[in-house]
Amino acid sequence: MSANSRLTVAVHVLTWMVLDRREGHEVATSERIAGSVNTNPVVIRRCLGDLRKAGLVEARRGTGAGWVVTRDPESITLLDVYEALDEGGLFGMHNARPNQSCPVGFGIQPTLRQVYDGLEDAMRKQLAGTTIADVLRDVLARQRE
Amino acid sequence: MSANSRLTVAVHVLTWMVLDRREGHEVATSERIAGSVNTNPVVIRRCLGDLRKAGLVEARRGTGAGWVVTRDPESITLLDVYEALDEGGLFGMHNARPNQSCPVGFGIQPTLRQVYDGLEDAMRKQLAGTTIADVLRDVLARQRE
DNA sequence: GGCGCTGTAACCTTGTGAGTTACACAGAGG
DNA sequence: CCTCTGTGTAACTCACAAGGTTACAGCGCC
Repeated sequence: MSANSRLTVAVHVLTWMVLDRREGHEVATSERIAGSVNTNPVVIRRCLGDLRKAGLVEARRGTGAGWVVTRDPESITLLDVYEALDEGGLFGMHNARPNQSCPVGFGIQPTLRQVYDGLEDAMRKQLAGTTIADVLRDVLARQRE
Repeated sequence: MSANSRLTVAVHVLTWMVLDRREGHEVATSERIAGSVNTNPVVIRRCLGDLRKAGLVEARRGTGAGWVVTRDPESITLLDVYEALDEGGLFGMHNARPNQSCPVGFGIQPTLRQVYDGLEDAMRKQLAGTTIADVLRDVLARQRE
């Protein structure tokens, strides 16, 4: 379970919902989504809960309940999705505080913080360049391969 | 244990070794390094083992044993360090294979693979822009703050 | 051979994601 | 007002990986 599949699942979910909507379904249920992702509906609901907090989807309750995407898929970037999940940063600092009486131990964390911030920035710019609509287009194009 | 501190530790180790060398010490022992990182010597040896496989450091044995950095710190980029650790990718795919009879389930993985490769690339370019010498310079500059 | 440190194996602990079960809650429709 | 469907969440288990620790064999200079 080393690598995080949460972004993968979230993008899968949104892409699926957009396609499902396009095929005429009013709402998507966590159970049907789970059928495509191949996992448990609760895992999907947890994911959708994060996306809802970020305003990307909405839940309807009562009869005919389910989920809808609230924004134009052209306007949802993978950065929006990434931020909705609030993952911890890519790289972490030391577990134990390094020796503060050693010059390196004292200065290394602020220095690396700066480096890691630059990395996150580069990654965000890259993520911002792809939208859910792009992903859906690409996914559908692969059907013919 | 969410975030990986392995890159942080590896950079700390190399930076410390360069400074230690500059202060006149022939070799560095895992125990002394562990004193700065504030962890167990075995953890440091494991880290140094990875760096050795990548040719960044060398171990000497017998009396006066220890470790030396084999390359000019100006020539060691953080990308070299990152690659020495061979981490898994930043984001993982689904744990269970998505439903292949669903268009999204079928096409999503190759699509995301391409997106994630782009991310890794951006991150690598960023990492390649900083050297151990840069880090040491920055670390020492922070002593006066 | 003694000594100091490397190089690893083996083990424990802990944090976390994923999967699962269970159930209270919402709300449309009869 | 009762039923039915699906949300929203808590609680639990399982698997895994990193970090920490102990232990010990190996190496090579003295």
